[in-house]
Amino acid sequence: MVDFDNSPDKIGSPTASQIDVAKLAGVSQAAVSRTFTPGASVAPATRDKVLAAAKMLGYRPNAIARSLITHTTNIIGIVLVRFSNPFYWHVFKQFTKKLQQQGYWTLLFNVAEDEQVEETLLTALQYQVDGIIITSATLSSGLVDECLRAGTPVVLFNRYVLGARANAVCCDNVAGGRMVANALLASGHRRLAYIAGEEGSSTNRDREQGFIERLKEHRGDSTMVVESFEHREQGFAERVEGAGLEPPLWERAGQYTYEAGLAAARRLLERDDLPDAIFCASDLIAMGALDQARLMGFKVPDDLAIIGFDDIDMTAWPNYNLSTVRQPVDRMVDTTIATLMNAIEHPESDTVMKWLQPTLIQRGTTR
Amino acid sequence: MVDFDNSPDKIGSPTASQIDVAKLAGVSQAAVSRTFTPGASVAPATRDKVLAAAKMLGYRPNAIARSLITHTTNIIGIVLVRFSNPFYWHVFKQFTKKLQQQGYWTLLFNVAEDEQVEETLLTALQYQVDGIIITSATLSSGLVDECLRAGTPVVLFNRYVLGARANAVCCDNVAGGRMVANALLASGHRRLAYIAGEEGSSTNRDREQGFIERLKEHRGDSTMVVESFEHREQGFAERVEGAGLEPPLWERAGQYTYEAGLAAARRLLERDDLPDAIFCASDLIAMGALDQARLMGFKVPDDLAIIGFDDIDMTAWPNYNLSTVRQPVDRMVDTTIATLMNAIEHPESDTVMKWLQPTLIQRGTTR
DNA sequence: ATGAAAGCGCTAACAT
DNA sequence: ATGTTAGCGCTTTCAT
Repeated sequence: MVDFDNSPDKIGSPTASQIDVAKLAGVSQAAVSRTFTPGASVAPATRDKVLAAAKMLGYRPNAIARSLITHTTNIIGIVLVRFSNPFYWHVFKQFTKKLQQQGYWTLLFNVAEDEQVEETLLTALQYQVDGIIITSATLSSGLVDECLRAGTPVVLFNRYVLGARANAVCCDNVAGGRMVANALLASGHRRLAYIAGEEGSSTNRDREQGFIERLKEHRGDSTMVVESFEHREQGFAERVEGAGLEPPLWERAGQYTYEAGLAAARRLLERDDLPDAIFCASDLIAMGALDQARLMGFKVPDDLAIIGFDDIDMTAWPNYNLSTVRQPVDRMVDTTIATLMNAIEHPESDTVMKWLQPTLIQRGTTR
Repeated sequence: MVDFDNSPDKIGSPTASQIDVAKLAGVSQAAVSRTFTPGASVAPATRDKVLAAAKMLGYRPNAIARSLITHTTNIIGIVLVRFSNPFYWHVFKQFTKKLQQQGYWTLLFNVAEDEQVEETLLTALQYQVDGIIITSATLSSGLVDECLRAGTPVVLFNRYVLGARANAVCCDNVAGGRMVANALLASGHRRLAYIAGEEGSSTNRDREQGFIERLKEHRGDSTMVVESFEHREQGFAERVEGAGLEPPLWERAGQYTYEAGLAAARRLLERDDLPDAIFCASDLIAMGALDQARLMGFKVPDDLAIIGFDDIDMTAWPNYNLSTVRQPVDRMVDTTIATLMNAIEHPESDTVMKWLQPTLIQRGTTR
């Protein structure tokens, strides 16, 4: 039996190591290592010999072995939960693109249920990722501790855990909900409705809360109206015309999907006490609601205003031209990455939670 | 100065190793390894001691170190090129989901240009991924060789390289183009048009080729009509009514986007010699074309038929209800993974190229 | 069943 | 600038 390892066949065979290259080049293994380490000091002559030998053998550095010793992988784990929402398609694209620009690769964990987050996260830790970004899922404080202990920084994207030492970057969904309420009230709507997405999600909860809270203030039956200066300013003008505003109708989509929006809107629009404006927890739901309204013969925005949340690409399509609340995606992504990088470089730095302000985009489905 | 490594503070500190666990449990390091290796022989008593110690220290196996020695990472690299097309959102979701079910994680490489594929692929190889899936990009035969040499199997998704030893799983795009031609001809359209996507892409080229080839056969001015039995059968009937069929109009969208479809359709519909049917290289282009046609007052499908390609979710929305050609995504994904797994398990197996058949989906934009 | 020992491919002192 | 040496954390013989 021939020992191929030492035969000429070795050239071009799989997995040449630094030792093989060193032998062929007639240098030490360390010299090979230095040649492939940016900034290390190697004489040009040695360097050339090494590169020539490496090329002959088809040598490529083994990132795994390097990681074992440097304790850094240049890999960021991204946990994506139930990614049906096209909003996250764009988010994900941005994350991978910008991480790569900074020399990081993305190990993706596609999680179907919140319950799987724990197991998934532990796997990510085992792979020694340099950091973890979690979208659309919260963390138990036990898990947060586990990450802290492992020394792997985590940033939550569009979720937050109050009281835990978990970094978070979010759109200010409460503010977004308030904006919608303000806009609809300002254009004279009085019979409002809300279509909820996933009820457990904090995005849904916060959007709804901001919306309803602002309506309550408007009715003047809440003490919140004097809680802050800006609220008070608006409060005076609106309390006058606030009479007769009922609590909003409420309907459940259950998921952030077009189909769910279609169905929820139908239930809403078959009622006797019809709304004159609908705020939907996401754009996809809103597009379903819009199509349903048209199907049922409603004139939008004259009979019925519809407004979404996210500002995904499709909202600008002429057929929809949907009014919505724009999440500052690019800034959210940049901030998330910056927060993560900072936590990687300064492990002892404090927990950071940031809420970025959304923008109201008035298009053709509100007046 | 206190040596924290040997102090009680070690408990709960980052990165306990098997040695730490072994010391605490009073066993050998190998025993710890065995405890965490499924199927290894450990006495229940030892096992319990180890698990208790591991729990105290917060020990987690280091997947990187394990990979170094087992030569397998359980990671599949996915190269995604220009992923603007929502079709690939679904594809990607399916890939990650099904790979995870088989115990594999996904390392994502987001590539903007074909030119970056080489560099990216070499990076993937350095990370010792067990296999690579490449979507929407071809490989030079040099790159194919590089992968073969590294012993890392590669499967192309919806691309193929003839003559190279590269596995590929594709939708039969040529057949899809033919289906569209057949359907439009059968419903009496005679002034056809094609809107191209990315002209360099093989998907675009193949769809266009199948479409045009079939039209040529119909006109009876091609010898291809007698090349196969089925063509001949159809040929007789159609040659009779084939007279007067002009070569299709041609317009360029340039990208697989809605906006590009909108613009391309406008150019097409401002011509004097209007088409009565448009085949678009992708659904997103077709949706743009459809909206443009409506904007310009065309009745679809009466004045103008429109048909897309892919069958993305949105095509079924009532507002679009777009006729299209369905790529068998799930089967394509399954086949790709099966091909990859086979190549991983049997490194010497032959190169495989598979074309899966698409299905014509007639909805409301064709008659 | 368990421990001792070798080594995966590499980096990083430490000498020289 | 270069070689020597000692590991990184783990799996896997090989003894016992």
